[in-house]
Amino acid sequence: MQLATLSAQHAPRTPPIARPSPVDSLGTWRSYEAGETVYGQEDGADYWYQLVDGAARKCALTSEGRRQIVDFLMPGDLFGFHAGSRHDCSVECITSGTTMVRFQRQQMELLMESDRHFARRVREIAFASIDRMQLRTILLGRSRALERVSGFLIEMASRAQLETEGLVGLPMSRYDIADYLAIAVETVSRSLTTLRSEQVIAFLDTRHFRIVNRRALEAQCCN
Amino acid sequence: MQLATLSAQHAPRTPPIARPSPVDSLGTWRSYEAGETVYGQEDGADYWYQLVDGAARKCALTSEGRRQIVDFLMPGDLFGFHAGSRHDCSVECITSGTTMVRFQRQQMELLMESDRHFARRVREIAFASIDRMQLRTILLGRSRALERVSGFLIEMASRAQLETEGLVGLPMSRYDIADYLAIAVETVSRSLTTLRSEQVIAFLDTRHFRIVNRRALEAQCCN
DNA sequence: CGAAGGCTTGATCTCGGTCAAGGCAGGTGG
DNA sequence: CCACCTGCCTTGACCGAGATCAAGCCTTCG
Repeated sequence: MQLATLSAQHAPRTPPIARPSPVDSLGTWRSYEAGETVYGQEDGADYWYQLVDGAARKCALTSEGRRQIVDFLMPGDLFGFHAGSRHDCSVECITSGTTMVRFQRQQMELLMESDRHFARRVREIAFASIDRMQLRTILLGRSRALERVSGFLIEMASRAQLETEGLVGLPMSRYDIADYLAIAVETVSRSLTTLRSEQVIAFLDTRHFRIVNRRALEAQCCN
Repeated sequence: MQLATLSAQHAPRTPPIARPSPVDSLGTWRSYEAGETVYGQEDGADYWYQLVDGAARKCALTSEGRRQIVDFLMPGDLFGFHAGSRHDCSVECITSGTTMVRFQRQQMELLMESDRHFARRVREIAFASIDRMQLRTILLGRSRALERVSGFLIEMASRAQLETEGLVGLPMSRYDIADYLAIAVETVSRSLTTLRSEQVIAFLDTRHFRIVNRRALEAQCCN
């Protein structure tokens, strides 16, 4: 299975790292257990990764143990690239069987120097990443918990590889969502309950929901 | 005055866009009044900009008039590049006499294709930008107002072109700071008062401060 | 001189954090 | 098979940090 092909299937979000180019042979595949660490907060940034299947969280730990989830990583997402030589976040897998391809940073840099199509691809990924981070900043800027949760659901719905009939999966726990939105778990739970009781969303089970009234949901997150 | 030279003087933050290369001749210089708009939220992303002197804010407006400041732009900062064809934020100048150089996106893209040193430069800028946005996300993840304000002051101190003896200028108003940190103006003011009365910082006037007790400030923002 | 914008402080109210408890599903061991 | 545990989720009660409302001061500008 080729990386480029695979990436093109999912992931409207981050474009595939490369077309059927030399890249495919450069990556090392690996599968992880739930909770397993891909790299730590202070590790050297010597590799790039692309998440192929499953889900992961990119998180930063503060000195007193609070955890901030900076990003959720979904199939097709490329991550691990930095300006500096060290990571500033750790990455942990959420679902068991999460699969990654790992690329050597040096090889990537060589390839970017020699192959300008590849270089452009990486550039586009980086720009797309910046755009997403800006949206994230705006989401975190919302003061009301309900707005954040609504925005989060919309984001998940747009990123999700659509399952049957608008059903969106939430691979992460409520605790993960809380640390992503920087609010308490209880507040996440309460907000979801509110949205459900107002017929804005419907749950199949705790980890699968459908948007019933998109207009109302967008009105909640108010942009 | 050459762009590269100028950029190298300030701005540890975003590296200069190019060495004394063809780029210098590609840019168009322009100066703005305070409050003047560089581009609007839905404008086409047809140009890149580098802020040469002054300060600006990149902001997003929500439907009910709330404003979220996504980033403050300082001398040396490059902005306006996107994956898509439209901006998602507007940029407004803060200080009168703010000066920008504007580059045509198409020309930049051509240049990146033909000049791989330039391409690498842009890549580094993009990666650095991502790193900064991640730090920003972590800052916005802080729950306490005092933590956010402390983190903001540290960020400003590290970005500031150092004036005499550790004096840091705040070109933006308290309202701007509030919208950047997503808290109320009154809270910003109160937090600053607290920090000042605890001898953590000292103000020369409302727009200039010095860090008196860096250790305490870092303890406040707790990371 | 007055008006306007920016900044600070006080008073009140509210949203969400925190603490506490209980339900539910899955896994393990007797 | 059941008992038990653990992790995850939800709900309730209470309290406090910060939003909101209100007022006053200062500087700047016409």
